[in-house]
Amino acid sequence: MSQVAEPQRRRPAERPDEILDAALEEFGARGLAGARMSDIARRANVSKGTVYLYFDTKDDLFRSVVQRTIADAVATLNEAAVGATAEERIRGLLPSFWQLLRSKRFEIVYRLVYAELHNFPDLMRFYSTEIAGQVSSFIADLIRAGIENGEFRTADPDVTARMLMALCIKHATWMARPDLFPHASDRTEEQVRGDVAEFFFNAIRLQAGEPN
Amino acid sequence: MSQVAEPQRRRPAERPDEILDAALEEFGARGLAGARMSDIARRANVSKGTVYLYFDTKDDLFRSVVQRTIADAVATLNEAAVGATAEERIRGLLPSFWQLLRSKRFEIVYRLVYAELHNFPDLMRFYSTEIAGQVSSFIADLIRAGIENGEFRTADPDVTARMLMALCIKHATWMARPDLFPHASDRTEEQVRGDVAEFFFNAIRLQAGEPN
Amino acid sequence: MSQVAEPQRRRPAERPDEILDAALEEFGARGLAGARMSDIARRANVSKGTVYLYFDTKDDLFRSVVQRTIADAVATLNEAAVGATAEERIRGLLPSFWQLLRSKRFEIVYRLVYAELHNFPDLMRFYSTEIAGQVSSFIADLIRAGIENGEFRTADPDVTARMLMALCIKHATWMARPDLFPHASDRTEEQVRGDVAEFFFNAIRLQAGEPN
Amino acid sequence: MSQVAEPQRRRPAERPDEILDAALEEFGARGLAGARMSDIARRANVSKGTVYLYFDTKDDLFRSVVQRTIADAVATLNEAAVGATAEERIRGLLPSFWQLLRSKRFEIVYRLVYAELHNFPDLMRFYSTEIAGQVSSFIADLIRAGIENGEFRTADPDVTARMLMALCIKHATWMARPDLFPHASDRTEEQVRGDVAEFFFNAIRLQAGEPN
DNA sequence: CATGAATGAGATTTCATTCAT
DNA sequence: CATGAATGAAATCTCATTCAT
Repeated sequence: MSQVAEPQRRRPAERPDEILDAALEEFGARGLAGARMSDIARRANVSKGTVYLYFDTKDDLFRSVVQRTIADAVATLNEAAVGATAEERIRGLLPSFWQLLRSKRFEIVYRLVYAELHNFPDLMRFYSTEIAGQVSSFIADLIRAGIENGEFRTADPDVTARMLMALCIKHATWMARPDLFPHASDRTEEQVRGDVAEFFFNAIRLQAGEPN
Repeated sequence: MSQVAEPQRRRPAERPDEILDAALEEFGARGLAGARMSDIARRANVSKGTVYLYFDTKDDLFRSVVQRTIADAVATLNEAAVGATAEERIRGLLPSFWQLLRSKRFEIVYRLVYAELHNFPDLMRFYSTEIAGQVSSFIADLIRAGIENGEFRTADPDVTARMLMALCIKHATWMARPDLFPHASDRTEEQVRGDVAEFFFNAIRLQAGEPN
Repeated sequence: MSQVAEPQRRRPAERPDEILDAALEEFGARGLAGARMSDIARRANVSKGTVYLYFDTKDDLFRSVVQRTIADAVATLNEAAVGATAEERIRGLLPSFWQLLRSKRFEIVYRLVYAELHNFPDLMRFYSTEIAGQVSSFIADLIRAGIENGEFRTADPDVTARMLMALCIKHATWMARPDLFPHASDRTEEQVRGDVAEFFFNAIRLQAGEPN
Repeated sequence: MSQVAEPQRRRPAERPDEILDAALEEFGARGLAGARMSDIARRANVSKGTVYLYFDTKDDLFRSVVQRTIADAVATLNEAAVGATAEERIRGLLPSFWQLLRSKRFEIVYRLVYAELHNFPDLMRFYSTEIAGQVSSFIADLIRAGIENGEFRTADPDVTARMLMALCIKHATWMARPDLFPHASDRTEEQVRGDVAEFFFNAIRLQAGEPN
C-alpha cells in the first residue's frame, strides 16, 4: 500500500566501485590535488561522508583507483598469443595490448601514474613491476623465440620488446589526445596500428639472403 | 597596516628568470595544484609578494614556465642537420633532439604539458603547433629526401617521422624516470640512443636487391 | 590535508540570520572593506568556513545584509495612517517612520548605503526604488489630500514630502551619532520629534483668513 | 644644446596639495580601507615612496584630507550675511552655504566623515565643533534676531537653525547622488534652493494678525 | 549505513610600508 | 628629494575531514 514507486535506495555492494569510477574521472580531469572529494561524491551520487566510509583519505582513494586499474590491466595480459610463427603470435597479441592502451581508464591512470606517482613509492614499485615488467618480458619471450627460429634478425630481445612498447604506447597516447598531439589526426585507429606493426616487423624481420 | 620590512638587497634583471626556475622545480615536483607559491618564492630567495610583482597569478606563472621552455626548445630546432646521405643527416640530428628530450627542464615541462594542459587551451595550441608540428615536419622532410634518393624504403614520411619520435620520446622518458620505468636500467644513455637508431634504420633502410 | 575538527553542536535554521546579524554589526563598525570575515564569523559563533557555507563571498554577504534590511523596512511601510484630517494621518505615520529611522539596523544600513553602494548598482536601484520611492510617494499622497481639502497651503506635494523626509532623516541621523553631530544633545527623542512636527505643520498649514 | 624639451621636473611646493587632491578622489571613490596608496600616488603623478615623504601613514593622509577640507569650509563661513531684515540676512547666507554643501570636495568629505570618522576621535571632535557647531550657532543668531524684532514666530533659535540645516544638507545630498536618491531629479538646483527657502520661511514667518 | 553541516588549517593574493639607489 | 622593488603581515577563500543525527 505504501509500496509506491519508491526508487532504488541502496546497492551497498556496488558503492565502492561507483566511487572509484567517479574518482577516476575527477582525478583524470583535475589531477590528484585538483580533484575535490565533494565532486567525486556528487559524481558517485553519494554524500561526502559516504566516501569516507569506504576510503580513509583522499590519498587512499587515489591509491585504490590506480591499483584497481593496474590489476585489471594485468588480468588482460593473460590473453594467449597464438599462431604458427613468432610474427603471428606477436600480431595476435597486439590488438588486446592496443585495446588496453586505448581504454579510457588506462589512459587516465597512465597519465596519473606519470604525473603523480612521485609521492607513492609503493604504488610506483607496484606499477613498475606489474605492468612495465610483465608486459615487457612477455613480449621479449616471443621475440626471443622468433630470433631462435630464424624469423627475426639477431638482437637483444628485451631491447627489441621495448621498441615495440614505445611505438605502441606513444601512438596510443597521441590518439587519445588529438588536441595536444594532432600528429596523426588524418589516420584511423586501424591504420595507425597497421603502421606500427609494419614498421616494427620491417625492422626485425630477417631479409632473404641476409646473414644472421 | 604596519610592517617592519627588512627589504631587498639587490635588484637584478634576472629576478623573473630566477622565479621561473624555482617555479619549474616546484611545479615539476608537485604539479600545478600541488605546488605552493610560498615554496616557489622561498626557492627563488624572494618573498611571496615579489613573485606577484612579476606574475599576476599562479596560473600566469605556470603559463610562463611552460612558454619559456617551449620557446627555448624550438630555438634548439635550428640545429642544422648536415651530412652526405639522408641517414647521416638524420643521425646528425638525433643527438641534439635527444639532448633536448633528456634535459631536465624539458622533461618536467613535457610532464606538466601532459598532465595539466587540459585547462590552458591557448598553451595547448601553442605547444602542439610549435613543438609537435615543427619537429615532426622537420624530420619528415629528411625522410622524404631519403626515400626519393633511394636510401629508404617507400613509406609515408610523416608516419615514419612519428615512429622515430615515438621511439625517442618514450625511451627518453624511461631514462628520466628509472624508478617508475626501470625498463632499460641496464643500458647506458649512449647504448639506448644507438639501439633506437639501429632499430629505426633497420626498419626503413632499403635492402640491397629489394625492389622499391 | 589533515584536521582535528571539533565540529558543530547544533544546526538551526537560524544560522544564516545569525550570520547576517553579526555581519551587520561588523560592517557597521568597520565598513565593507574594513570588516573581517573572521570577525563576523566569531561574532556569529561559527567558524570562518561556515560563513562561506551560506554566502559565496564577502560582497554577497554585504548584499544580503542590505537587502534584508531594506525588505524589512519596506514591510514596515504597510502601517496604515489613520485619522480624520490629513494632519492627523501624517502625525499618525510619523512615529513608525521615526522608529524605522532610529532603529539600529536601519541606521547602519543607511550609512552603508550612503558610503558603499557605489559598487553595487543593482542594490542601488533596489534601494532607491524600494525605499526612497515608496516612502516619498506615500507621504506625498497624504499631503495632496490635505491640500485638496483645504487643510494645507497649496504646494507641490512631492516637494513638500521631501521636506518632511529631510527633516526626519537628518534629525534621526543626528540623534544616532551624538558624538559626531552633537547638535541636539540637549533634547529628548520625543522633543525632537515634536519639534520637527511643529515646524513642518507650521510651514504647510493654511492660516485662517489666508487665501489659498 | 641638451636643453631639448625636457618637461616639468618638479614643483615641490605643490606636491602635498596634489597628493591631497588625489587622495580625496580615491578615498571618495573607495573609502578609507578600499583606497590604495599606489592608486593615490599614480593619480598624483608621483611614486609610492613620495607620498610617504609628506605623510607618515595612510591614516595620516586621510586625516589631512579631512582636516584641510574642514578648514577651508570654515573659512567660507566668514561670508558676511547682510541685509535689512533677518530674513534677508538669512537669504543672503544661503547661497554660499549651499555652494559649500554642493562642492565636490565637501560632498566627499562629508561622506567620509559620516562613514569613517569612527576611529578618529580627534578628527571627530574637530569636525563637530568646527563645522556643526559654528554653522549652527551662526544661523541661530540670525534667527534669534528675527524673533526679537518680530519677523519670526517665537521658537527656540537653535532648534530652528537645525531645521534649516537639515533641509539644506539633505537636499544637497540628494542632488549630489541622483543615482541613489532620484527624488528631485525633475527640479533644478535653483528650484530646490527656492523650495527650501520658501518652506523654511513659511514655517517661521509670523503671520499678520498672529499673536506672538 | 548514510548524510551533510561544520570545522579550521592552509593556500592564494593584496597592499601599506621601507630603503637602497 | 624621488623612486619603485621588495617585504611580509593579514585578508579572503577552499576543501579534506569529522561526527551528530
